[in-house]
Amino acid sequence: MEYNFSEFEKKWQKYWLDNKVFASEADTSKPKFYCLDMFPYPSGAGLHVGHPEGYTATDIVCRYKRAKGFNVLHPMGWDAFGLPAEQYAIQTGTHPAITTQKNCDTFRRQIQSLGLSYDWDREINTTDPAYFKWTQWIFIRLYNTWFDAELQKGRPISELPIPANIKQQGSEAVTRYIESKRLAYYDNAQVWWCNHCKTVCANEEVLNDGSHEKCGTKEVERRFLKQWMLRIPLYAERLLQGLDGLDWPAGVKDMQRNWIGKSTGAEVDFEIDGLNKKLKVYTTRPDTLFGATYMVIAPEHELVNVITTEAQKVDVENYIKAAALKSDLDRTELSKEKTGVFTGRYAINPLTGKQIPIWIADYVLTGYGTGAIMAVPAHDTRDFEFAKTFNLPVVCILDPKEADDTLREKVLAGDACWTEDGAYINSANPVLGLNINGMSKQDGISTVIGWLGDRGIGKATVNFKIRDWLFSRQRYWGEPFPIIHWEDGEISVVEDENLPVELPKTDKYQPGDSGESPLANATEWLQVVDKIGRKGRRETNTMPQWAGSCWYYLRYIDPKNDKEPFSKVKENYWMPVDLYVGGAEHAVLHLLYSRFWHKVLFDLGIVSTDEPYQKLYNQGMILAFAYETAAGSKVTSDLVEEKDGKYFHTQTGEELKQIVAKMSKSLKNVVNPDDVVSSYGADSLRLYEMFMGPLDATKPWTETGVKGVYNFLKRVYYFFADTNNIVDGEEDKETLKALHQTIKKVGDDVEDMKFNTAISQMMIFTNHCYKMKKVTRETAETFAKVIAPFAPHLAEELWAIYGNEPSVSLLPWPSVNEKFLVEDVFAYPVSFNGKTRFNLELPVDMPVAEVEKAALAHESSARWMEGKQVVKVVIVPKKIVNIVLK
RNA sequence: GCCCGGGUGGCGGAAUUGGUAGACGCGCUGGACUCAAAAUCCAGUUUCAGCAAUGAAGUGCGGGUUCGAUUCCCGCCCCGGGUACCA
Repeated sequence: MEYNFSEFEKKWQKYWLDNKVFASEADTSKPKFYCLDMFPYPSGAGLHVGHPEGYTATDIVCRYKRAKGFNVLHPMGWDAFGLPAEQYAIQTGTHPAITTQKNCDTFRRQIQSLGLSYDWDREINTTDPAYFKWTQWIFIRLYNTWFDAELQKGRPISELPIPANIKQQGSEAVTRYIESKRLAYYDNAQVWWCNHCKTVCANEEVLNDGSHEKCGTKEVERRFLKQWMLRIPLYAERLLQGLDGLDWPAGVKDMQRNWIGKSTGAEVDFEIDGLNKKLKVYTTRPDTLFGATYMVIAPEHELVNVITTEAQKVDVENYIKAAALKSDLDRTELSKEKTGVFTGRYAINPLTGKQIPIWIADYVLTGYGTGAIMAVPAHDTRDFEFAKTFNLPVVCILDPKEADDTLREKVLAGDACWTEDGAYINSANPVLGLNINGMSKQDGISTVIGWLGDRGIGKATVNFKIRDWLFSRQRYWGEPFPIIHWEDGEISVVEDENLPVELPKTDKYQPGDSGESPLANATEWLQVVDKIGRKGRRETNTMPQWAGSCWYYLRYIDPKNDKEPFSKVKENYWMPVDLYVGGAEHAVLHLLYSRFWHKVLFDLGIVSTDEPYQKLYNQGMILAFAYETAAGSKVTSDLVEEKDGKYFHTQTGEELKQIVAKMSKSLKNVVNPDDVVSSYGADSLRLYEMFMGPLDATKPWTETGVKGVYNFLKRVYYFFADTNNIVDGEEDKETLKALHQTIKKVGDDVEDMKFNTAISQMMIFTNHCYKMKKVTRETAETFAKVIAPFAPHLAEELWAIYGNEPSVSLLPWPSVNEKFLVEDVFAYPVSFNGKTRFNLELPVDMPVAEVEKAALAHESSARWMEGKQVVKVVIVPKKIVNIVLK
């Protein structure tokens, strides 16, 4: 009676697949549960043990939810556009579609070997023209939508009101106006360019150490190129508000809020001395305007040339040239030293009437606010540093009452910067009738804004950090844009009925250095002529990898529909996604982009929910042990041997330190799921990944840990598959209690995604059964149902051994009978001054007064109370007895 | 710097409306079975002292609240992640 997992696991996987056991259809008579995994990029390396972690968790939830009567949608697919397949094509000439197909096949085989209950009829692939046809279709919807700020809603471009003054200027101006409102637009943009990948990348893909997220090299630089951009900032407020109603990890919500970066403040116009121009700044602290002693504009500010005086021209030009050569990275990383140059001109502080110098400095960013600031050096660290560097005046207007005397004096004298709250000083101008001295910060801000507003030189404003989303790449292996550029300059979208625009056949995948996509070489595909003979050129950029993953959860709902992206009726039934599980690395980008698209589709009436993902859960990373020498150099795992809990180098004998690190080829500590499945079985792999610790924790992989759960599964099999242990008749009372505790604990824990403790409860139950030596058939069958979501192959096998028809996976979850859980006695821990001394078993319904009597009268109490006085006795029924002595 | 997490035995980790710290598993120790080994089963296993009964200490560090703190409050230290001149 061997635990012959390899035999029966294959058998049941085949059974599930052949009988489409987990296929689901929209069925309004049942409650639905849409459970989604972040679909993988099918890399050539195959599945990693990190993948099955999230997949197993969702699989357990899905199997449990089915047993609880839900109609479960649980699909899987491939996010298969992307660079590696294309790099491989450049090196070998193999078409990316072929590589992709092969990788998908590997991934599918590996995933199926884990017994995951996906509905494989819904498998999708972002590179399939039948799929990306609809990605293009959605892009066209974005292109044809504008955002009505008043209604806070996207609307069809045909409904865009054209202002009279624009109309007067003629059709070209109208077109330009419309272009300026579309959610997708084509424009010259200063973009990050990766010399290694030969493509642009989004701001978000450039990490703050200056490396490109995709390839890891630091070969990124700034370039101006014609690019497709999406106006995601228009949805900033909606994206922010929407977070409130979502059941997401607080950290992810914080990161998104941070990324959106809402700030409230005011715009203020400053008169420029000697020019009939105003300089507009954005500030979050208009109440500190009295302390503004100079101004700074970004080197790219549009008024730089106008403002700069003849005398300063050379200096300014040199500075701007130098600033342009610096990447954003240099600008920020070398932030210790502030740089800048005087323009030679002054602005007028509207509250003090004083002339304040206008400087140019690259610590002011062109893309945020108005690209110009009023500097309040006394109360802003950056302004203070700059003022000290260039000897500019510092006027304190907030008396730091909380600071210690030395610091306070320095702040008041302008020798230190104070960024906390304080009491206004020097903040009145009787001539103007403005005085905020003595006011609270809140009143100060609103008073100044009110004053500025009355005079038409300022108003309250909201600003966001989030920028337009760079949405094109100069690569081959991505969705082509359904766009044609005509020779007369017009841009038009491909008609819906002509979608998809497929990728041209080519054998040149190498992108050009100039920012030309490989598609530009596909002459035949490239050239188009319309009905009236006008010549056009197809868009040669392709979409970024985010595109396909922005809406895949919608396609799963109706994956074979060739008339529309999905049926509205089905969408209405299945959406939103009830549980979405994936890695935290997608906390901002994928999840924000996807929410943005979804909101546009919602505004257009294409989807029925405002948000796509109701509950989000991030599984933690699975790491591995690695070894390093005292000097800190890494040693590959094959050169390490263990002796008495210590680790040594097999060749040098040097003692090594065990550390936890990411699995990597270079450390030779990568675990391949295929190996685990063949040595211990899929159920062991599933169970171990769930037993390692909380799902959201990062935790190291250990082989002995796998053996531990493998051992448990063997124990389950040996006991429950041995019909000698399975008897008829009445079940033992303790066993019934243990069983029902287990049903309850496992059910509750699955609902809470606490799989590790659910497994531990099943181990406790199994240990109990070993002690009892036998259980009834009913108990055994019930336990098979309980373990089924975790170890489905084993559960099916046991179910069959008991002579039942498959499948145990389709049976209802056993109900908890509370009557078996009732305790009639409780072992009170009796403590003296908080230290537990002994246990006292008493009936649970014993009145408090009698519990006290019993505790004090107990023989063991005497030695603790000897020579002391009982001050009081604390009794919490069914919890504790604490006797306080003096 | 700022924003999130997190620090519990030799190891992974349990336990928080404040109520027996260390569930469960690994490892280790001992025993049973065996000619022997593997496999399996049984028992023990926070540390220190003790033959033992038992006692003392103990959840990153220092204070505090409480009959009682891993859990709450104040002040620190360390680790992981995110973010960074956003005015």
